[in-house]
Amino acid sequence: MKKLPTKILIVDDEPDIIEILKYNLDKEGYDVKSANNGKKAIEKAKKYIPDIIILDVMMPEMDGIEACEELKKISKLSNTRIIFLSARGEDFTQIAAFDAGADDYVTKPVKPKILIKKISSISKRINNNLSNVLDLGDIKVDKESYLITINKEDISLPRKEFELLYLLASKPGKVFSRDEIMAKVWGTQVIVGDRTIDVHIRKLREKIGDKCIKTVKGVGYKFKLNVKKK
Amino acid sequence: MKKLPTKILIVDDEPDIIEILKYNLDKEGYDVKSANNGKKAIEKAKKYIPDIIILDVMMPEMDGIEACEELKKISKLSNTRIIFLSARGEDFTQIAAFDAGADDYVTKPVKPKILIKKISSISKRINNNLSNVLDLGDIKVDKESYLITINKEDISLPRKEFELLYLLASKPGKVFSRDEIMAKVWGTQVIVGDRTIDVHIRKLREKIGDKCIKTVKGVGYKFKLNVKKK
DNA sequence: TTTCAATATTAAGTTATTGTTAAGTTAACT
DNA sequence: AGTTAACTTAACAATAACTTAATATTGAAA
Repeated sequence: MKKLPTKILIVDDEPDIIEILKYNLDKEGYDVKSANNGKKAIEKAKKYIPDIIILDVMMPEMDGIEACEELKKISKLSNTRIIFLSARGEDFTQIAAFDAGADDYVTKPVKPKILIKKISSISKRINNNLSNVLDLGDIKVDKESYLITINKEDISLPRKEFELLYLLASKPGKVFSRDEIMAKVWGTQVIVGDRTIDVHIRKLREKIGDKCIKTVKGVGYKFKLNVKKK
Repeated sequence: MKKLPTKILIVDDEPDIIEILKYNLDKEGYDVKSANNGKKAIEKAKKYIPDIIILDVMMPEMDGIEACEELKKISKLSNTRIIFLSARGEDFTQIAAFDAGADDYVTKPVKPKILIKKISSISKRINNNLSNVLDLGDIKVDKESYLITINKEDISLPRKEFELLYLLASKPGKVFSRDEIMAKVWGTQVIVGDRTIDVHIRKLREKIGDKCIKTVKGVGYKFKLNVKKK
C-alpha cells in the first residue's frame, strides 16, 4: 500500500512558530506548506487542498476563527481537519473555536510531540479509513457515512440525529447535560426550543431501540452499554 | 419551595445597551442592576455581590478587561461569573487579554435569547461545582454517569439524592450541617422546608443501607466508612 | 426519667422535566 | 421552482422527582 504523505498547511503570523512546526513535521515525513495570514491561508488551501490545517487563533487582519469559518464554507475542503493553535486554554477561545468548526485544539507553547501525535492520529484516520467509527459491539456508528449498524443492518440517520447519537456514544455511560448537547451539536450561538432535543432523542430511540439511551431526569441523557448478565 | 432571583450586574457605557438588556432580563425575573463604567461597576459589585456580571469589553476609562481583573481580586466575588460583551471580529485578536478570567462571551449585536440561555446555564453551573468520581472501597460514586456501585452492583440515583450522597461521601467522617447541605446541594437561591433533607436521607439509607449515613443530632449528617469487623 | 426539640417515617400532594404527537418551517436537492 | 426530507415548534400528556404535611420516634439535656 503506497500512501501519499499527509498534506498540512500551517497558518501563523510568527515565522518562528512556522519554522519550528515545519521542521518537526517535515521530519515526520509530512508534506508541509505554510501561510502567514488568514487570507493567504484561504488561497493556499484552495489550491493545495491540505488534509490538515493548523491555524493560529490570533493573527492580524483575519484571525483564525474568521478564517476557519471561511474555510468551512469551501466544499473542496470538506475533508480537511482544522487544528487551532492558541496562547491559552481559555474556555472562552475554545468555545469560539469549536463554534467555528474546529476539529481539535492545541495550546501554545506547542509541544511538538503532542502536536505530532494529534496529527498522526488524524492522518491515520484519513489514510487508513480507520475513520470515525465508534464500535460499541452491538452497534457501530460511522461518521464518514453517517450510518449506524445494528445487527448487521445499516441505518442511515439524518445529520442532527446522527451527531446527537455520535456524541452520546462517544462516551458510553457519561451523562451529557442538555447544555452540553446543545453546545456540541448545535453550537453555542444557536437557540432552539426546549423540546428539540427530546424530539431527536425520541426519533433515535424509535430507530435504535429505547434501551440504548437513558434519561437521567434533571441531568441529561446517556448512552448505555448493553449490560452483560452474570 | 421558593427561589431567590439570580442577581445580575450589567456594565456598559452605552445606555441603549443597558436598557435593552435590562428589559429582557427583568422580564425573565432576574434581579438586574447596572453601571456605566468600570469603576462604578466595581463599587456596585462590592455592595451588591451579583451572581453574574455582564461586562462590555470596550468602555472609556477602565475597559472591561481591566475591570474584570480588578473584580477577580475581590474575594467576596469569588463565586461571581463574568460574561463579556464584545463586537465580533474587532476583539477576537485580543483574545489573549481574556486571561482576565471570563466565563463566557456574547457578541454584539446581542441576541437576548442567547444571552438568557447562557445566563441560565451559568447559574446552573454555579450551584453544581462538584467534581467527579469518588472511590470509597465498598462504594463508588460516579458523577459522570450518576451511578453508584455497591458490591459490583450499579444503582442509579435521582439527582438530589445523588448529589446529597456525593457531598457526604466527598469527605467521609466529616459532619455536614443542614445549612451546609442546603447550600451545596440546593444552592443558596432555593428555600425548602426542614424535612426535605431528612426525606432524601431516608431514601438514600433505603437504597445503600443505613450504616453508611450517620445522624449527629443537632449538628448534621456524616458519611461513615464501613469498618470491617474481624 | 422526663422532657422536648430534633429527626424519622410515611404517604400524599406538587412541580419540574421529559415524552409524544402533529403540525409548522426551513433547507436541500432535483 | 417544486418536492421532499430534515428540522423545529407547540401543545398537551405522562411521570419521576421532589416537597410538604402530619405524625411518630429518638436521644441528649435537665
